[in-house]
Amino acid sequence: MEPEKNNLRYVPKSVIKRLALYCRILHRIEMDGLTRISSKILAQFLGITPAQVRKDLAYFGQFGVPGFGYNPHDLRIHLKKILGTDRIINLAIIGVGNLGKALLSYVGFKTQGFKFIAAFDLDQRKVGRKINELKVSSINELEKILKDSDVDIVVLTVPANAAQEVVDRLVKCNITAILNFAPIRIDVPSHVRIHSVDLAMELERLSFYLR
Amino acid sequence: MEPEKNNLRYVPKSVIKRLALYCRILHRIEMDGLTRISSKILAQFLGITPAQVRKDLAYFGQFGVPGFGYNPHDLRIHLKKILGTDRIINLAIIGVGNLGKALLSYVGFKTQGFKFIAAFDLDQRKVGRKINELKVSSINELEKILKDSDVDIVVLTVPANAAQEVVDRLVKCNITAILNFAPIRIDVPSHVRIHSVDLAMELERLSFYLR
DNA sequence: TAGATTGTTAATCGATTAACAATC
DNA sequence: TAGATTGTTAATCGATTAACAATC
Repeated sequence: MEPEKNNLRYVPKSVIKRLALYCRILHRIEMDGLTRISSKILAQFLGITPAQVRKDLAYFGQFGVPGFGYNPHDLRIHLKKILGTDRIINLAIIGVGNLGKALLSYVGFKTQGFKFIAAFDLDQRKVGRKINELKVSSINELEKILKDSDVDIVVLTVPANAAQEVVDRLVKCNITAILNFAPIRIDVPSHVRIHSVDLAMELERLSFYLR
Repeated sequence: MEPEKNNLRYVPKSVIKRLALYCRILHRIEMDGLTRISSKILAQFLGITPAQVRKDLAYFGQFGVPGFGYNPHDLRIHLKKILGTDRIINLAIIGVGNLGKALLSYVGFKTQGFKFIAAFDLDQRKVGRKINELKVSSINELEKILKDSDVDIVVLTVPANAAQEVVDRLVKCNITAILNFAPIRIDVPSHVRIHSVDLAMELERLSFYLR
């Protein structure tokens, strides 16, 4: 038996990663008008084994029909509920430099149900300017604004040397999920989730394989 | 004994990932003026075990002195050589939208030794414009320009529906390493490395942990 | 019913960690 | 020399895959 079956926090991280992938594929299958899909075909789309698809889903319940397969639409809805993306997720962004601005207008976030509701920067020249309908606030107002808002996830696009300090403030504001683009390891209490995307490091890893 | 010890391609991906991390930490340690570092301390910085640090390094040789530890500078130089980042790595970018522009001016790439030497876009209004000293070329000239250039890695920031087609062309141009930001699975021949950064998916995974 | 595919258990595989002889 | 820390082997842990009874 799986340990802690009913506690979603103990689902392996690799499974969560694939969950979002399943949603994508299922959406495409739905668009194609198909009304059934087997673990075998689903696995083919992802380049994994059918057993893994079924095992991943088993962490959360039984969604298929033996001898038949899965209903793409129903399964996707289930998975979205499990991921928590069956509603609009509110974002705040801190650091409105080039990357920050690009993310603020990234359509992929919007189509996946994410919405920026606050943006902050240290630079007073940027404060008050609007980017994609959203007014940039001063970082001085971070606590005041976050307190009254429903921010679910904070996107962090500040320079590396500012990141830890900002995160400490976010933690005090009861933010529990952070997507960090600063190329530095950040300490957070165990109840806070921080995922880091290190763009330069992705390139370094690719370099290794250049013949 | 490790299988294929002398063939770097068989080093686990997780080890390569940490290699770049080690470089970062070692650089900081060097800046702090330290001339020795143990696997224990190095591990602490990364939140892993000392055994893992030593095992990772063992894939590539012996870099330490028993009873003493490692020389931060020497180890970092070794690791950079292994990663292939001991020289300037040339990049091309395809798709000069918001994200593309942000990456073109991302200082993190420059400081880590990456250099954009070509940029392409489909939109004729963008062609000829300069971004960060670099002239945007028409995607029509992709083959012509890549043929005469020393591009090591291509950064792909085109819409999802254009990604596969562009990659097919890149493969024909003998590009073997791609960093893809389009949120779609892309097929490549086995000799081509493609790493995908799916920004929306990072947020979806975080959503899961929101209480 | 026969055929197909699920959900789940057991086997396998790979990666991490512990332990320790070698050695500076 | 005594103390410290490496490099490496063996043990452990966790995740993936194979197999198959259950069942539509």
